[in-house]
Amino acid sequence: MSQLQARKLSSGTPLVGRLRQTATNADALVAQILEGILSGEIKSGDFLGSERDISEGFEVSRNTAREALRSLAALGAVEVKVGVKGGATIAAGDVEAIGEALAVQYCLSDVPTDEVLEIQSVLEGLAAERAAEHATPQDIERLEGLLEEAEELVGDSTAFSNSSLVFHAAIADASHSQALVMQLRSLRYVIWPPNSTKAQPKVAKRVLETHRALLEFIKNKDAAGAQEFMRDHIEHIRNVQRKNVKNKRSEDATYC
Amino acid sequence: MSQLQARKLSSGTPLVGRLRQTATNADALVAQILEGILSGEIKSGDFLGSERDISEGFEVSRNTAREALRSLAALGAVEVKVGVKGGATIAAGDVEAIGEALAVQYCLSDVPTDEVLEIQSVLEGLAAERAAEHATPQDIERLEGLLEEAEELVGDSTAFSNSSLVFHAAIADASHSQALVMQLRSLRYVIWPPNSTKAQPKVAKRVLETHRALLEFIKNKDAAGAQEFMRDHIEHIRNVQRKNVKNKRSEDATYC
DNA sequence: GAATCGATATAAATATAACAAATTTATTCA
DNA sequence: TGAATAAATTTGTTATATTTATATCGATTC
Repeated sequence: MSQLQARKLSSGTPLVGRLRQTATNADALVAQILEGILSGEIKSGDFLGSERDISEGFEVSRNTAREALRSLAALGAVEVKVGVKGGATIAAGDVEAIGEALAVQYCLSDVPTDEVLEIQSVLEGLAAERAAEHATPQDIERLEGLLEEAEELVGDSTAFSNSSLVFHAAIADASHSQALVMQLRSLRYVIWPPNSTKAQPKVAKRVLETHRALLEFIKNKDAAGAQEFMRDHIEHIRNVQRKNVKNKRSEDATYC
Repeated sequence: MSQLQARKLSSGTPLVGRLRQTATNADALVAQILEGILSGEIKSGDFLGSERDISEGFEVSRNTAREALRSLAALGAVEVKVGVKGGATIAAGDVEAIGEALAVQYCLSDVPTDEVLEIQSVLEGLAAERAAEHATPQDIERLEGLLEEAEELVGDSTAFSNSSLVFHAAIADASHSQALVMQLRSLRYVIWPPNSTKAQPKVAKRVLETHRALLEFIKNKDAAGAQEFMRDHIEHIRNVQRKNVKNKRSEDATYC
């Protein structure tokens, strides 16, 4: 299947599947393509055609087709190229892209940070466990490099915080589980929002020690130990966070 | 902040934050509003104005403003109403909405089902644990009702499969953790795609027994037991799935 | 006085047209 | 052969008009 089959959208011809009752033509088009992706009918790399092709195929204006494509692009479902041989193709999955979308939802939903940290705890624990089992020498090398780098940054709280973030992400990478990387990526923005307050040097030193100990577990291939240690690490963060919320001060964050 | 502050987008006036170098005006507008949401500057319920307001405020055409709004709507960030007092408002977070977006990414990324089931295992385990601790009498009642309902459906594999899906979701609900509900919702489509093959009656009966036992743990407020039992439940599914993949047959699924 | 019906204004949804900008392909000339 | 150029295609953007959906206000009716 390399060319999307068009179906008339007007009221006369009922949609075959009609799973969703959409208000607008553009939404119907989006729903139809998403359905195709979720059912496996449409795969990454399939060419949808140019805006004109789509608008003619579905018998809508180019404007409506454009809006549908923008919606799909926002979801990371299609990629659009301009020029000759341009047009819309079904995108390859982007593990990074979806994180922001989920982060927005978390922001708007007022999900308690405590709940997120609880999930973070089990998922990062799993990541540490798998990292201990599957980390390659290159992974270890990278993690060691990040710790050395972090050592230099103890004074610069912003830089240290970012570095810690990368360290945690690197452990997820070392687990060699795409699903874990994706899931943790989606939580990242919630815990470490761009403008959160940063750790003080004293705290930074303790965090650095913790990360060092964690890496030792992974180097020793002690999966159970790595998991437990990581969980404790996150639970500690969670407790501090809880205390901060209780005292109604959001400064003095000890993330990472 | 109830009215979005417009910033000129043309090349002459640089964006203040300019975190993202966006190709199109519509993307710039989207990025700016998302940034506002992530930074807490814009909150749920804030009114962005009508399409015309936005197009004039940002000095773009109404069409471009529309495209930006459609992108934001696709992410579940805004809601658009027509008519008098219509226009775009920042949406309340929708725990349901984001699931599909993540599911699409999982589909397009070819993330191994085994990896997803591993995550499912720890998250559903956590959900069962929290459900055992926090389930209300109403939650229990609902779960019991679902099991009774499922009993009638052992013969109808499709209906039974759907019912099982709802049972698992209901346990997540009973955990009273929005974050868990959201995260599990995002995995749902991956494990139970709409057109997956369904459990045979014999398997369905065994699944039903398992669910009954699980509910007992929850009713007895045995958190640790519920967690372990749920993990085993998912791990069992995972093993069957693994065996099926090995034998290259995707029918005979024993999900739920 | 309250409820219903209708006119009106607002705003999105859609369609069409036109032009600009980008990008690939084909052509031409050195 | 190879580089510059022209042409064709397709998105990006704007403009305008028409249709449809919704709320508000007022008049009519019970």
